[in-house]
Amino acid sequence: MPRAGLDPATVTETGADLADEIGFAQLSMSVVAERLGVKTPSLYKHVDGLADLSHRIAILAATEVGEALGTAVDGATGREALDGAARALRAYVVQHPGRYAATVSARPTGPDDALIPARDRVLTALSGALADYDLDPADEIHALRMLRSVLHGFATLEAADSFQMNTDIDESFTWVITFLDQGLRGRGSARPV
Amino acid sequence: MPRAGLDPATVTETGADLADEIGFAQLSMSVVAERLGVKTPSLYKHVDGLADLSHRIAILAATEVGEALGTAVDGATGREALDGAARALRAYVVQHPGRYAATVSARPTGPDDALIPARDRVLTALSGALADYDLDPADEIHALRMLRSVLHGFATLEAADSFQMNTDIDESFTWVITFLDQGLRGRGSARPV
DNA sequence: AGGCGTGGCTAATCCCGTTAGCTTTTGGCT
DNA sequence: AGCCAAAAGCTAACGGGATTAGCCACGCCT
Repeated sequence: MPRAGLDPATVTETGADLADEIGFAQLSMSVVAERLGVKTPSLYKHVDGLADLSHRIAILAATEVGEALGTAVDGATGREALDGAARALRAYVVQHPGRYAATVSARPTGPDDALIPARDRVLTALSGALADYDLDPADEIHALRMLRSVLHGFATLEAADSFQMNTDIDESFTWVITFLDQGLRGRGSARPV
Repeated sequence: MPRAGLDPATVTETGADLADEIGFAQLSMSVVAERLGVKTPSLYKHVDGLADLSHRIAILAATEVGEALGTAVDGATGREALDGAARALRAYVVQHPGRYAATVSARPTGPDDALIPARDRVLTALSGALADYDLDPADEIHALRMLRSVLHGFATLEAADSFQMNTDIDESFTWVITFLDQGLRGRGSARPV
């Protein structure tokens, strides 16, 4: 029997794909093994069990989200940056609900956990989307938390199909971005003396 | 051996309590049975399995949330209503994270599912918190979705301990409410002619 | 007193995660 | 080319949870 040629990255990506397809909660060692054409115990040569696999998927997803947000924010300014970041995150969650769900339940296992920098990059990118609003430094953390909350909440509710009549969800999303944009303007710390 | 005197409601409440204590994801038939001093199979006389139990917990939680929001909004006006609803929901999630998590993953099983009216009541109450802003009817649905998203996102992130330095989370929450309140004002459809 | 439905129990099955230990492939080294 | 150790896959086995089947006792109700 020829070897399957697996490694941790392959297993993680397969798990991530499966999570997107069947839902993160349905992810199991068995389905991953089956998808890879391998018996379940073989996975343990590459990954430390289901918890470890989930954690790796979370790191992968957080990294991808960070890249997507970074790209979206990069070069954009003002409302374009906010809009780009918001749409990038929402698009990611819609396309990769399982991966995103993994990031939600993941918790760092220690100070050297690769999850930490991956998440930090996400926060940094989101922060960048707010940079041009020139907020009072005291407001920055609050605005960032608000932005995270809305985007996370909206994406989560949408992914769970919790909005009724999903016809104009796009419209609602744009409306929300506009609302945030308008509210954030006029809060700049730069005031004419 | 004397009977335990169980019924569906008792089992559901015990499950809900356990979900709050150990986390919804850790809820199992076994722990519920153990807590009730009963063997696992006995629970099946009252509840149709773990999926059914989870669903019942979701209905219970949605009902409680609806009541909490209804009480908070009742009689309040303007910012007080918004503030009351927001704090009521957040308090519920903090005190009952397991119950709330049940509502997140629950899906109606059919058109007669008791989950549907329970959720509707939540939406109605949230809607009521926005009533005094006298929004343009076209904006109402968007504003409601935004409010749901922020509150759900904020509470979820807080429950998952995802905010760094949890010192001033209260402050952030108040800031967010203020932001929403200010943004919602001036959007009223009632304009002087 | 007796009968019967209800609610609990035991036994058994299935599936999943996980561990142990065997075997074979593979690729580097001589 | 040939050897050999590590890596990677496998089978077997265990533990635990969900679920079902079928048994039996309690206690209401007449």
